[in-house]
Amino acid sequence: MAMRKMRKCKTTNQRRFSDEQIKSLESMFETETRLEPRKKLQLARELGLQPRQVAIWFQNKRARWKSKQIERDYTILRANYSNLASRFEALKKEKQALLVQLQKLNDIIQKPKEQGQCYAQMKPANSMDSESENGEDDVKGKAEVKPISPSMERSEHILGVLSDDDSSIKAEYFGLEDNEPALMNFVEQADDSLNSAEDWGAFESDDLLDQSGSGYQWWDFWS
DNA sequence: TGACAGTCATAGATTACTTCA
DNA sequence: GATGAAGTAATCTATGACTGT
Repeated sequence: MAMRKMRKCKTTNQRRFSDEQIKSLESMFETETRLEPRKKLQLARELGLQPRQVAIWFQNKRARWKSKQIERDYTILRANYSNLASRFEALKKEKQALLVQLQKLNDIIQKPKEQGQCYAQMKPANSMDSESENGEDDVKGKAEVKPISPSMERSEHILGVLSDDDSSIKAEYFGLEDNEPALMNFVEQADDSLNSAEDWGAFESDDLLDQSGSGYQWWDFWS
């Protein structure tokens, strides 16, 4: 340790390089971060420094530049991450809203069906003049769902007058061929898939964060 | 032999606190 | 007692140099 201090004392009188020396070293570093031995000798001669001092200066410069670069990269990554996280939250909220709408539609589809079965037991099937007694439920059903798109307005129109005999209309609307179980399966599957935490997790990791196809991994950024 | 990571030693700048007129 | 200038110790930052790999 004492040796070390002695050696340092020798160079203490010119501890810091002059502005002119720094300027030259900096401009050289901008063009090339590693000096060839010949250039090192030449630069040292020009600046009145030992070649060893020039080498050490470049070494320190590289190391400190690198750590600053890492800090910059980290800042960028952090910003990207927070941007992604806020997009994720927004999508999550959108998904919840869609689920609520889906559930309401599902209820509306179920309701006329149950009522139709009830009528079948109590009245002849051709009875359409039941609005005075049961129209209220239909109106109620309508009022619960706010149309959010042309297609939903259409559903409101159709569902308001649906009965068990309206399968042709249903088929037209849903593009199905007289196949209610399939329709309900569709609705339930969609619901389940969106409600499942596992599936959502899969969506998160696979679709949002993984830029699949490119083969690029986030940690590649550092190399 | 040269590059690198890690570290030390020190100068200079900044900050916090104290003293005194 | 309140206030501003001067002094000083503590802390931080930048940088040249060294060591071990």
